[in-house]
Amino acid sequence: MDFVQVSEEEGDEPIELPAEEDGTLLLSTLQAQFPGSCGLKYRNMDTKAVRGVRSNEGRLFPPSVDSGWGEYIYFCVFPKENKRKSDDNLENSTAKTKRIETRLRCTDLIVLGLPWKTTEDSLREYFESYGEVLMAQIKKDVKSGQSKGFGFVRFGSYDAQMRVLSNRHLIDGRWCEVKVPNSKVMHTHIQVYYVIKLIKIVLQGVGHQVPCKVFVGRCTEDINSDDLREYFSKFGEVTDVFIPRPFRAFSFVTFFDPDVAQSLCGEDHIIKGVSVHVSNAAPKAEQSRSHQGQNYNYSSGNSYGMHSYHPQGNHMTSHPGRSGHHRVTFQGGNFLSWMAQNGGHNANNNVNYGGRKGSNNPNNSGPGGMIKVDNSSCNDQQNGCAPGNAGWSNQSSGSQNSVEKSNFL
DNA sequence: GTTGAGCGTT
Repeated sequence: MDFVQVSEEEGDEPIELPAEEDGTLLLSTLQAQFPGSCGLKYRNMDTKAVRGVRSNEGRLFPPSVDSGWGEYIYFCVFPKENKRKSDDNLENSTAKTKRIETRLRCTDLIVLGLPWKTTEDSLREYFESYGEVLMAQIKKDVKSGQSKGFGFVRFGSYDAQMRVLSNRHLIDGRWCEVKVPNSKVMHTHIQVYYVIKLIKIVLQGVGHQVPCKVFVGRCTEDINSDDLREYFSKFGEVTDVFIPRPFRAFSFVTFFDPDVAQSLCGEDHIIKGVSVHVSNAAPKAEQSRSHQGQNYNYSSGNSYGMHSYHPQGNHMTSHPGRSGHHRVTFQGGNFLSWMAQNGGHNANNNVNYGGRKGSNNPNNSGPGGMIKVDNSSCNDQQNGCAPGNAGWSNQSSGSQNSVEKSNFL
């Protein structure tokens, strides 16, 4: 058997990884020792340049057909983080995973304590001294049109946003407060990445595909289906747009590629000067609480039922099924509310998502790798992690949802 | 016509 010498970084002590019979090295073999890695490179002796190793469908190929991996010491390639050149280029980015992983960018900011007389124009005018203002809006009473005394503003650069957040603001004669809105706290958090992963685990676990449809909130009547289609087409092919009538301030956009849909979830987008919010097209927790099981119709035309309803709230549990596999149950059906209730953390460590460093578990890699759900420490009733509860209602398939090694993205 | 802590959408 051929071994390949690999170190995490150039100059580090290498370890030997076994190659396959055909001479290739499995990416999974590499990732077992170097969680989060996505490829290999090596220093070419002649040119002194670093060369990349060919990679295809989970296999890494030796540089030479004849001499195989040779005596080179290879070092790992990890996904680049925060590679985006500037916040302003966000909308042009086509790298889906980058969109998910890089969340250090502008969000809508709430402006509290505005004078009643302040208009969207004067609000914009005030904040333009800090930088480009992409959106400025005042929340008003729908009937009277009177300002509610607060609004939202969105900047074009993260610098401007930071300056605004660290200053006091005298707007139209009144001291106002500018903050990141409550509902944004979670969305600015990197763990949205893992929420998406969890959604995928569950959906894949029951044999259904990841939803292609997203919910678009905060729409105005001015935004029609053509506007939505045109705007969202830059992220991927839009297969359907649905705007409920009569007007209800939201709509649904369906993409051909579910990954595109998921990559947009949690984001704010400005369409015709209006900040809309994209989120998972899941029904609200209250509406999904049914012993009959709830049908979730996604673009695939498939639907699945969830029951195992617990009146205490929405919880996720993980517990053993037959043949030693683990099953993930989400009680109540709304992941985002569950994450919100848990403050974005998994209280029981029953879902492990270690980074690429400091993880000793070969089944447990960081972003871009695999995620392991384990019930070994899952016995905390208070946090909703109760072993031995009923699981999915997917009785016909009888399948266990093995999520020990689930690949994503 | 008033007011002064909050938090935009299923």
